[in-house]
Amino acid sequence: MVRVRFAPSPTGYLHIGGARTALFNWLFARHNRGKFILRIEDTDRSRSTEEYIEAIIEGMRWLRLDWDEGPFRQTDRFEIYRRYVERLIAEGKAYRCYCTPEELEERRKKALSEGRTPKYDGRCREIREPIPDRPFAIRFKMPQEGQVVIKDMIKGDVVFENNQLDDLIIMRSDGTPTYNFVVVVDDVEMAITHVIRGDDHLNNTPKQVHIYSALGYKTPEFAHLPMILGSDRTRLSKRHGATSVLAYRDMGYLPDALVNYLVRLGWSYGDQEIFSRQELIEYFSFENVGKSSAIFNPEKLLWLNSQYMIRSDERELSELVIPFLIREGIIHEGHKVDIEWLSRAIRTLKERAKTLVELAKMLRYYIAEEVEYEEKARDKFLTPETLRLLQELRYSLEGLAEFSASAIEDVFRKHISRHKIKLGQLAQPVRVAMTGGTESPGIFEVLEVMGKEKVLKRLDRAIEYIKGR
RNA sequence: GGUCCCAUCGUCUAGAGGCCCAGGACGUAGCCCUCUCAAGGCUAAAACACGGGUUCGAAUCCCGUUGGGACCGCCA
Repeated sequence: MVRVRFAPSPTGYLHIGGARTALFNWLFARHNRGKFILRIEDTDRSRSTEEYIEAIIEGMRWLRLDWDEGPFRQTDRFEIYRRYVERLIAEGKAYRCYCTPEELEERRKKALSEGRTPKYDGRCREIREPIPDRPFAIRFKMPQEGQVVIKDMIKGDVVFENNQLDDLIIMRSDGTPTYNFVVVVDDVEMAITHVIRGDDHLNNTPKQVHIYSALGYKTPEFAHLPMILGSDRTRLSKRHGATSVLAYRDMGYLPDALVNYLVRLGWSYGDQEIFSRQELIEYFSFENVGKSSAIFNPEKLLWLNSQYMIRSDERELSELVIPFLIREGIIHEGHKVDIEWLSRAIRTLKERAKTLVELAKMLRYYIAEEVEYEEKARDKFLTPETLRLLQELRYSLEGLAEFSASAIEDVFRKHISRHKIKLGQLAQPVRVAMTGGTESPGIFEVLEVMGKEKVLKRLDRAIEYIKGR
């Protein structure tokens, strides 16, 4: 049974890189009908916050990456770690270190300034009896001879020389355990079979492998995912723009589009670009995961989002766009929305809007009482020459029994052939009258969606405007 | 600096020794469609980092060089 976990530390929001790690874990679990576990790595109490824990969970929910066990919190499990630490001490595999952080820092600086690699010298290894009344940390005795081979599902075999590894601190002087240790204990306790994480952890892996052996457990399989980089090829971070997953939600992206984008960063399936969740689960495999890092490209994400908008059901989009309509001030909180009508409006717009934010903005002219004319559009199209045209059209439309796009089109066609003009010469002024601007869906559908009453009202207003020019 | 990882169009990638004077997608440019804007269709420019091997044959295997990245905490 495959058991994997996503183990974020709540020292920030769920970001793009973390989300992709979570996603690959989730896909691997679902593909293999295994379990996906969520574990919060909050052993650093000074930097972890409740707010971040909430935000990470919210991000996971939004992306619909559901987990089967957890969220577990390491701060609830300190007793467990203490037991393992004591065992290692009793077995002589760990020892008390009385060096102070200040001393350590000083030695590190000295090593660096002399061009040496900083490494703990192991001086406290030899202390036999505990020194009373002196604070101490616990260090793990790292083997200093031989090598470790990490068999990685993505990178292949990676070899490390043991003499490069330090005796790392597994428990701080305040009694709290550290990352490289708790990770191993938890992965053992939670029976994790595959550790899938960013390749920034690859250098930690040999240390962890030695902890597994010291504890007497078999190592899990490893898969180290290549990093996601910003446009300057450094690790993706705030200065590259939005990196929080929830920021993309707020910018009007669809979670499935983000998931699709993220999965294609490093994974491929022939030439296919767009995948349903079902396909993703079915096709996912580490065989098709690349080894090299990838640059986050917001333009491709935007394109994917527009593709997902086009393919989305209008009723679904209706529900999703409402918060954005409120945020744009187009409707008020608690406003009763006619979903049926909104869906029809969205049908005309969804292939034009790349995000829910854009969709909300485009809906303004359908929903608002009045439109505001864009200056250029108004000056160009609401001219005295069009006055008669608009007046005649207005009366023909008023007489229409069935206010449908095709009936409206018939009316337009009659008018343009009578006046021997091109459709654009009539459509553009009408478009400005209806939307205030020069860009919109097909004019007949716009009128149908808007409804006779609003159409007549807006034509009247345009006519009045021209008269008053 | 040390350790480790990586290297195909600007970007994401296909490529498992001959199917490749390298395919798809985003972006860019042009054309078509057209009531505007999109969407869609067609076309174009655009890459195997470099140098050595191995082989009848290398984008693919090996070595080196160069370049990029990550990590080197009583952070995770």
